[in-house]
Amino acid sequence: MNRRSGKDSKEKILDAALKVFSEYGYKGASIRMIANTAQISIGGLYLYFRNKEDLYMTLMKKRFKYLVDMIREAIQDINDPVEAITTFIKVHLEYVKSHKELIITHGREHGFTFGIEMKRKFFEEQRSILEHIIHKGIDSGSFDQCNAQETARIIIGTIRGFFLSIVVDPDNLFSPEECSKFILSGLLRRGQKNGIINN
Amino acid sequence: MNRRSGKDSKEKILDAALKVFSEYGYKGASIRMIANTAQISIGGLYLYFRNKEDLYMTLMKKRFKYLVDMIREAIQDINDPVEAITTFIKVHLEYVKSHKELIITHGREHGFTFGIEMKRKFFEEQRSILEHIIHKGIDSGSFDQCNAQETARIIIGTIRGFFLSIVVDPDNLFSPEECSKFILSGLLRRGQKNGIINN
Amino acid sequence: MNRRSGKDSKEKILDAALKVFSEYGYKGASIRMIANTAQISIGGLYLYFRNKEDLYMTLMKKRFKYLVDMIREAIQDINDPVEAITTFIKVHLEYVKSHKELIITHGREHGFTFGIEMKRKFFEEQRSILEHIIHKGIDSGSFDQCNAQETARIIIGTIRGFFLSIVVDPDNLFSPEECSKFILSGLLRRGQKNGIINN
Amino acid sequence: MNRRSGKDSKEKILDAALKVFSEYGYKGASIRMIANTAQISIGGLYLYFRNKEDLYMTLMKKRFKYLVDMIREAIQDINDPVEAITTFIKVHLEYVKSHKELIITHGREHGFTFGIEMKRKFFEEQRSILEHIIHKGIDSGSFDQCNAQETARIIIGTIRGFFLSIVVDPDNLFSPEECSKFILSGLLRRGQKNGIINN
DNA sequence: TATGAATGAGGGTTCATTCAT
DNA sequence: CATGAATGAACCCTCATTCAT
Repeated sequence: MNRRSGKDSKEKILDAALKVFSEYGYKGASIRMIANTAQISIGGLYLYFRNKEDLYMTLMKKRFKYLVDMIREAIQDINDPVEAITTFIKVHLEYVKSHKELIITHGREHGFTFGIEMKRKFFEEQRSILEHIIHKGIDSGSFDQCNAQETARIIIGTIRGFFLSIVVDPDNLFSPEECSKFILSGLLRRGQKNGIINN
Repeated sequence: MNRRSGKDSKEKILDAALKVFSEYGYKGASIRMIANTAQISIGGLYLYFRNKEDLYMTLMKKRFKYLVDMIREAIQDINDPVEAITTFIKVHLEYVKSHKELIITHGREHGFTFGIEMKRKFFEEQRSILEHIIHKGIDSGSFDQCNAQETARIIIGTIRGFFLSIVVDPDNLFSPEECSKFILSGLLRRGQKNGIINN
Repeated sequence: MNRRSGKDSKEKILDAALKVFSEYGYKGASIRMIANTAQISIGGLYLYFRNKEDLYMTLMKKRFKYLVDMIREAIQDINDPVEAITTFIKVHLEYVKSHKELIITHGREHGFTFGIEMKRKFFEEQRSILEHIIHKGIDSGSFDQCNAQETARIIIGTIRGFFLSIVVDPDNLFSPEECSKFILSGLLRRGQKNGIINN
Repeated sequence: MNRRSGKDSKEKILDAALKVFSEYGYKGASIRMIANTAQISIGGLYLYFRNKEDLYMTLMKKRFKYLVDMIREAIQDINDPVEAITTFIKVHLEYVKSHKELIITHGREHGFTFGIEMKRKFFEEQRSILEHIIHKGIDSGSFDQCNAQETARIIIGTIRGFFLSIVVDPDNLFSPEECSKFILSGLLRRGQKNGIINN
């Protein structure tokens, strides 16, 4: 019997779950696989999670929270909105590069209703952070006047396109820098654009 | 016993498969569900497809071909590159709206190795069509000088972002028109886009 | 693949289920055991029964119906109420002797709520048959005036005692004849009793 | 850590086991439930009982002994055999009413071989007490001459019928008084029972 | 061609039991 | 004495696939 603290076991299981769910999707991943990967027994896994869905939800919540925290922390001391947006994008892209697919996994399966509330909350937070930056950019004169909400949606959509490209067609990825530039080109005031686009 | 010609049965099965796979994903869909939907026996289904994977692959191939054909047909008589791009985008978005997640389903599950060759072929074709338009746009002077390949990748990425947004967060979708405008704003020559990007 | 008609398989499974449930109780019996006993695969069993509970319920319904039918048939041409009661008791005791425990199994497990409706229906039918006989006996003057309902309950209770004794303590069984005599001694009019009790 | 003397813990576990086994049956009760109910850890429970079966057996032994002791105590000072029988029945019925189905649980499950020796011993004691009363009744002239052993079996059978009725069909119970009367009607001498049975 | 009964590996989950602490 | 994390066999059930008809 391999003794660990409860915290350690839970952590190990979540790590394993991340790996296995990422590789095989929700339905494709089996509890046995996750338990094996976590080097714990099947029964042991159920000490920490009520069932497969609970494990998955806990994992997603944790990943979402981690990403949101990372974003908040990364931009908290940045005053320049251009830099803030760039950072916002960079953190997302870096995150998705290291955890490839989990976010996307979450979109499909279960006929779309699985964990919808949690997702909604995450997206709202993500969008609200972004809108806040855009408003600041408009107020400070860095960005053109625009509908902040619609703009936030487009930016997030573009980031999602990068996500999906990584998952689906990683051989034909455009660079993160290009992605940032592309997004900023629609935001910056005419005067400022030259410096960014024509680097 | 409902006799049909071989062609009819195969067609019916593929239609059913499209419906069921779209709704439940690859793992979530069962052969029984598909057979029932197609009003054929389980054994009957296996007369036309070696196994589940074969059915899925055949379906995807067909759908990809359908989309590519639709695109080719839609733009074949269009000479204006701007209109061609707009159409290219519109066809994609319309397609994804009616078949929501097949594309994404295809990205996930099976550890990403499932049907990779077929996918690669589709993306290549998709990109080559787009690059062709862009080249024509540059040659005709409608578009700025740019790396057509990289640009095509970005555009497809943006379309993918729209795809993913539909699936994952349909309550916060930006409009297709905005999507087109957003994409075109990076392509059009200064004069044509109200000086938004003046590099 | 061992081909049988659907009817045969279902019958075979029910026979096996009777055996296994009787021997191990509801919880103690496993689907595997039943499938093995029925010489069918596990999946095969599920072609005929939605789940374990369905199998159990179907079995119980069938056994109850079988017993009620047997009783009705056995007494339908009997006009003498004394003989009818004796037959009623005899059929019950013979039934329980050949199918020992199923009836009792049904009493426990699941916190008492399992299949309660079906049981109630059976008991009601059983009691109503008995009350009918008693009424006829009173009307014809064979039995003493008595509360037919209460008397039916007592008689059924006594039969149940025999049931339980078979299951729980088969080494110390009283004879079925004694059981009949015991029951009848409370029903017969004084004048008739001597012949029965002092044989 | 709730320290208790060894005696206390064992007692508490047995109390919990009685409750849980009564409610869910042997298979339906889990060690965890019992441990929780007893407010002891699972490991703690295993300090006092080798395994589930041991716990169950110990419990049954205890309950059987408790019932036998109760009966002995209740009738020890009673000289009138009629009253003794009435008390014998009353104590049984009261006991079964508060511990509903433990007795029956014990009959079912494990293919009837579970704890057979213990059961035999209990039934023998139960019967011997009853036979003793009957013999005294016959000797004192209160009861008719009869086969005391067979009569004891029938009486116990009738009590069992009451037991089973409580468990299986509590809505249609005959009254305990009726039960006593019914049993006594077969025992009492002509003169005492209003001439109901005049053999 | 077409059927659908049959198979059995594998899915998620439970639970009696052990043992390091 | 006491704890509870850990184990793994066994549970019920599903489903891709086969094959006698």
